[in-house]
Amino acid sequence: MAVDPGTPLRADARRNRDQIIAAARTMFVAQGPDAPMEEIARAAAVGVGTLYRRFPDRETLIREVALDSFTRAMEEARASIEEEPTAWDALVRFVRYSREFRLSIHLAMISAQAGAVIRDDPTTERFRRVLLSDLDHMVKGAQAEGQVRPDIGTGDVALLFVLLMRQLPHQLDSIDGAAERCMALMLDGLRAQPGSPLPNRPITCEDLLP
Amino acid sequence: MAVDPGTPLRADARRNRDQIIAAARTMFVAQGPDAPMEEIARAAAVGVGTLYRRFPDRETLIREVALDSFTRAMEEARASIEEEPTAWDALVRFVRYSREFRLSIHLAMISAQAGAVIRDDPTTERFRRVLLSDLDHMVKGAQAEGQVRPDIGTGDVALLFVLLMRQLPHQLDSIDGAAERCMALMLDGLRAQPGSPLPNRPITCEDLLP
Amino acid sequence: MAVDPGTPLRADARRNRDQIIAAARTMFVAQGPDAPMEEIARAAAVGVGTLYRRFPDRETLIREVALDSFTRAMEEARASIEEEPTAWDALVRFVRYSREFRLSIHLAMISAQAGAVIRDDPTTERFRRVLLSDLDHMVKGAQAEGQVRPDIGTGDVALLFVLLMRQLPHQLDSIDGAAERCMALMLDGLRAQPGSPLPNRPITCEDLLP
Amino acid sequence: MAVDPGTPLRADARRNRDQIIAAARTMFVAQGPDAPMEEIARAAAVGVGTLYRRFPDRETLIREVALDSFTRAMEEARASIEEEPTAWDALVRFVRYSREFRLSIHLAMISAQAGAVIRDDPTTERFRRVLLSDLDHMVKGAQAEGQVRPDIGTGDVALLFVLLMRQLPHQLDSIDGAAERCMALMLDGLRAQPGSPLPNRPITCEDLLP
DNA sequence: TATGAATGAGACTTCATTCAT
DNA sequence: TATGAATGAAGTCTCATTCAT
Repeated sequence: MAVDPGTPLRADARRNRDQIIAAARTMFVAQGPDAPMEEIARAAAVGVGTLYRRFPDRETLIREVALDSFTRAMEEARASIEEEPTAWDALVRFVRYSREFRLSIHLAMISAQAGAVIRDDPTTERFRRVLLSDLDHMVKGAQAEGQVRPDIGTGDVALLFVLLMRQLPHQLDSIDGAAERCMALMLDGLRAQPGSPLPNRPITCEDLLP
Repeated sequence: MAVDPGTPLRADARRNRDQIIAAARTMFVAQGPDAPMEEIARAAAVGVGTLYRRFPDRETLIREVALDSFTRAMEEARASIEEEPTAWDALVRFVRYSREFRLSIHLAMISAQAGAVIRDDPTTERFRRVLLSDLDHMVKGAQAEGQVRPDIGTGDVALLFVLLMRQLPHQLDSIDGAAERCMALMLDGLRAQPGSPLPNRPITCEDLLP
Repeated sequence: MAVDPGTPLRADARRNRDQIIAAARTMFVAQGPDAPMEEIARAAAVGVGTLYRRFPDRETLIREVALDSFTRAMEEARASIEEEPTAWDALVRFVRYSREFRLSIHLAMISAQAGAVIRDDPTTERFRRVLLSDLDHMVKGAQAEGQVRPDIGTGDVALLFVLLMRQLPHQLDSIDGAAERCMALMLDGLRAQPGSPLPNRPITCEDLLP
Repeated sequence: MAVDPGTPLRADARRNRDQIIAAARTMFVAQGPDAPMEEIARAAAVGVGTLYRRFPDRETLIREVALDSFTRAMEEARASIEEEPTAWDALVRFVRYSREFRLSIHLAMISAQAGAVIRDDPTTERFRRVLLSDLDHMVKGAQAEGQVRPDIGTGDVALLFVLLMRQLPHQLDSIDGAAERCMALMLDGLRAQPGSPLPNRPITCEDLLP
């Protein structure tokens, strides 16, 4: 948290904080992690000062946005696992959700620049582990169900994931259903049995958690 | 071109120009299209003044870098078509080449920011058409060969392409063969016969050329 | 006074006020007259709001701190005159006291920045006069006693005073007894009989009270 | 130096640099080490950009100003020693020069804030040593001549020095010859034979060079 | 023609002060 | 009344671009 997480925020401060996080996510998705702080403040309908009081610097803001997104993603991952009939269905639902919610920011944002900021935060790190573990559960489950080819690892899925999360150039993004088709094609790649031989060994969770 | 395209450049001027383009591509890939002009100049071992004499502003530089990359890509596409035994092989080779050459910059760079700059240039636009037409050739050919599923369009392939071109977060990019595996999985998605039903209609070349 | 000087403050308000003055003096000595209001508030263990309720702006706060210090100094001056056997002893005691109490703030603080603020306040002005008059008493007395050379004026002493009050660079201030030695050397300068001829005419109280 | 000291500056750049140093010294003396960079730039008749190109940040500027002053002081110290008939005369001349040249900045500026900046610079450190050694020469010489009392050390003189260098409150500084009288009184303190017993032991050069 | 110095607009951040709770 | 949140002006610094050498 930016300040003292112990004291619950005053109602209005809470509202501001949420608005800022939401505005920042939007700006980051649209303009990348260098989006002007002042514009973020304006989009959140607060003064710059307020933004800075809550998030002392850009890094903190990025971290908090990532944290927020991770939290939501974790919840959705859990819900997918619990509510869907098969692991494969859970995987598909989770992928779709992430795309819709533009989980992108914290994944895509792992762009050289913002990457270190996020990776160095212990809380985010913890969340990442939980998330990966849930994904692992889905992938292994779907492999057991025979829905996912055996020669891939959870890391491979995460990787495709990251690609899918990227903001598409506006021109392409505006084509109807483009993103959904990409997703479907990738999922078909994951199901291909037998697929073509893949180079190197499967990428696992461990590869992603140094 | 930045200055008079009619007059061929003197040898040293030519060398400067090439160094700048190369340095700019590298910087753009590494730091995005906002990389400081002065650093680009330094990387090219010229003064800022020289950089600006050749490319009056950032937009011009971006455009020229994109043009340069497109040109090379076009040549490689032609070569692939001519030298490979099947259309599918040509497609695979071209995808692989693009990835290696980080064709990314001008494709990925079509990121909100630099996008318009590139799209608005008539020469680049022309090159894009040629490139897409070559790609179309490969895809249709591969479909005729029975290597690519019939329910996809060239636009779908281009889209997967763009995703694949994106710079991966450093952490992931450093995993051995990660990019190759992604590419292979995507290609398997393209080959899946029968694949799962895809949403919406195929994305064609026309969808990408407004 | 900041608010209505007529109504005596409630006990807790009084305590707050004293804490703020004390905290402000400390901060001013340590950081200069630009010390952040919020830090002063924190050091006084009150909210900024409380600080501003009591002292509507920085100038007021500075004025009040100066006033407080002048008051104490005046009391000490009186006590010195009354309790010490000779005027010279009184002078020495007073100089020493001032130094210890870091009378500096309001004297040293008469630094370009905060100077005008203090000088423009009629109450402080009055206190200054009283203080100078007491000092005059001591100096003239000590001259009559033959302890202070005749060719100096009370203004000269005040001047040396101000110098002595300055906060020494930390490095020097931490040397054992450095300040005391300076004081002693200056006092010896005042006693030198015959001293070397001094340039210009003696500086008097009037010179300091325009 | 701020940039590469190896390459001599272009003539105009050199002029700018000198103007900036001079302007900065003046501003620092008048407003303290927090004087707005923009005002310094304006006073030097250059843009902020130029100021920052030459001195990447405030600390560097402070360091360079200090360095410049030390250099001049060292030269004057040498000249005093060589040209004056006695060590005492050299000492008096050097003290007077320093005052006039407002050697203050780097000495007085050793104000908590700017202090560390200066002390941490190895070149300045070296210059300080040379300067102190020259001062030591003068003091010891003047003691041998019987002009300075034996119970003081060079550090004591340096200390008085620092006090003397401080910017006096404007009101006092404008009194004719005030500074000169202070100086004379202090020098008389140094000459007092026998003076009053001084507390603690003499402060030496070593005390000032940790 | 090549260089790198100068400029100034704009982004980041801090804090004095006001105001809602 | 006390608190601390919000505001926005002011200062710091960076960099795209122009221009003198």
